[in-house]
Amino acid sequence: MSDSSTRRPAVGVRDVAALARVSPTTVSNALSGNRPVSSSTRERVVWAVEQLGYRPNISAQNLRGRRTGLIGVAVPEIDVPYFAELIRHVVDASRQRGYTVLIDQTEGRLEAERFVLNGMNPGMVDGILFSPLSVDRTECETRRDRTPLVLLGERVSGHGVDHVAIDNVAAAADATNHLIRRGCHRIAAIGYQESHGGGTAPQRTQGYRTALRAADLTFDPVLVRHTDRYHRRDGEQAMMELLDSSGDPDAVFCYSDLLALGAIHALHDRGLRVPEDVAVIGIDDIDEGRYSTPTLTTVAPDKVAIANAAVELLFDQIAGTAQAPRQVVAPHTVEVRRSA
Amino acid sequence: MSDSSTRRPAVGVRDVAALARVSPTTVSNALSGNRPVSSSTRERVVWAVEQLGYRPNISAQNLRGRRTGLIGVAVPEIDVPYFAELIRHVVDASRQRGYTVLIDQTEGRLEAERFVLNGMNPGMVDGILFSPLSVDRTECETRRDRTPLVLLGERVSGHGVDHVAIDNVAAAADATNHLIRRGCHRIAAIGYQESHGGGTAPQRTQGYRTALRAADLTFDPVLVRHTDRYHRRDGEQAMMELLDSSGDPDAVFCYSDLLALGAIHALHDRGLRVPEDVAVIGIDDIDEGRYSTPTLTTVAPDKVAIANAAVELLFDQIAGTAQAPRQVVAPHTVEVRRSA
DNA sequence: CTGAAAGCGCTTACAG
DNA sequence: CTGAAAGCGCTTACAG
Repeated sequence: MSDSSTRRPAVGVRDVAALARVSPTTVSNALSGNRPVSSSTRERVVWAVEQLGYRPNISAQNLRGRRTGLIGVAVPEIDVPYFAELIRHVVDASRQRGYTVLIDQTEGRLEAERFVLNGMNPGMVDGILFSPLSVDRTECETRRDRTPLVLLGERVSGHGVDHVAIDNVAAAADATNHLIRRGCHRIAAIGYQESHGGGTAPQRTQGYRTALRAADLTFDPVLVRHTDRYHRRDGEQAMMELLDSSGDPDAVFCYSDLLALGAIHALHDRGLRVPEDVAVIGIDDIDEGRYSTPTLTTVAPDKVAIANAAVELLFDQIAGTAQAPRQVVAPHTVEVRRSA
Repeated sequence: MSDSSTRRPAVGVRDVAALARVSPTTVSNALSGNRPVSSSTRERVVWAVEQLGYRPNISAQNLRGRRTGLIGVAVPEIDVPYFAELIRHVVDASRQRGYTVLIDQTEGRLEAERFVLNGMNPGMVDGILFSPLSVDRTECETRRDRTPLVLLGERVSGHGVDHVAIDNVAAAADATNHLIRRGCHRIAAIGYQESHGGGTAPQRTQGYRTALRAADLTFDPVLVRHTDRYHRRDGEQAMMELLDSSGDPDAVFCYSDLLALGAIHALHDRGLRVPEDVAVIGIDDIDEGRYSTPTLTTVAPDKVAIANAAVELLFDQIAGTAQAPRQVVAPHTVEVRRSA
């Protein structure tokens, strides 16, 4: 049996110091650049480091320096394309600042989200990017933990915590208006949810209703479908219900691309054409929608801008240069493709 | 300007010990259960912990205990659905063992992959799950770093490193045979790559050729298309080339679902029907394929089994109970849907 | 069952 | 520019 878990005695600063004939202090300074070191000394240190294959122990640096070089990203599900794409940009933005990303998947569970709000494990991360689902705004704002925190995709009207999101009311109105301009007048909405602490769904419903009203279209509750989640299967099921109801929609505004893709699946199943019989628009602009049949018209949040803004806010907090809680509104555009 | 970055003096074991009127040792033992503690003492400790809101510092535990509670997962791109879905299962399996997952995105860059092979930063993770792209097998096997490592999706014939994968030769043969049984005889392949250190592509090509030969179908190089990556756009482009060539395929075996979805997009663009004009099959069984139009026939690797096996191998290494390098072959099945 | 002491590997005042 | 000392917060032998 090979004992692959044996940690070899790990070469430390002391070994490097001994070989380079300097003190550990000087090794540290030479490597970090925190204090000036004569070039000849530095050379010997570097030589010794290479000689020994020395690499500093992160945990020790963390303990001493009170930073981990890690930021936590907590999302409900990492295999939801929108989150996967967003995380990718977060990882890129973080790496540029020498930070590594640690993933936490909450699945929207209250307990898991409270753990996040409490800064995860003490000293585990320097800051957290958090996309909440179950926890309400009040809870976000009254938390006791002081770990730097930035909320993602949350309502842009709170005041206790930094957050970045698109203008969800405007985004929903833009989507609905696109359908109206297309000539649709029985416009359904899929993804409705009761307000519970400032989620995005109520804002989207608001934008939808506002756009209908502005166009003198009547709001028909039969056309508004609740879904628990925003997955393909939820969109499929809601669309089925819609078709089985007396609603007779000629268009559907879905609160996520996944919902929209599920809805299209249901429409095809029933032998209906998209967009001829029913036009479909989503929100998220995930890559999948560029290749679906038909391609998906959608509201595109600027994910790179969201990731960059979120990381920047977080690093301002970490650096201690943060101003009062800020809210960033990232831009969005309507991507017109074939489905609407 | 609010100074949100101020770390409050952080309550430590000593504070808890003082309040509970015991030694730090006892606090540690009471909390960890490493040594017996009288129940009355434990109660006082627990009370003090709650009173003070004490939570142990992870970095200090790491430094002392030589474990981090973190496992690193390195994949080329986390927003590729197959990886996102796999990581989800890895996160689930890891959490069950009290471990958190740290994500590294290599984008297939050689430098980034070598960093992974070197155990990332010393002391940063207890083990690594790695899906390599650029680095070759030899390099995986001759690495000097001793951080526990398990390879994902790699050829199942190496001997130096633990790895888990499906039987790619058989999977490709199964896919091709499915098309043959459907009556196709001009079967194209998309995703071909030169062998560079034991990737999966050559194995899939081998399975494809084996199946053709067994059915007395001639192998036509025109029908085999190379792609650099396995994204939707690569599949789309390869399919276009195929249609512009003299190949005249009646079916396509794609080396990933994303390639297949891109190919279907191209076929629809050219006004061809799937599967009537050209049948399409992929590999990966991503959720997207259950809702695409038409739904995607695919070879489904058991992702849960892969994640569980990988995590188990890794923890055996971490625990030091690992046997000689092992290779796990995860099961796969053909999921017949509409596209083939 | 409990405690005093040492030390994980590093960096930061402090002194020169 | 360089070094000796202290200490980040914890847990593990060691002793009782």
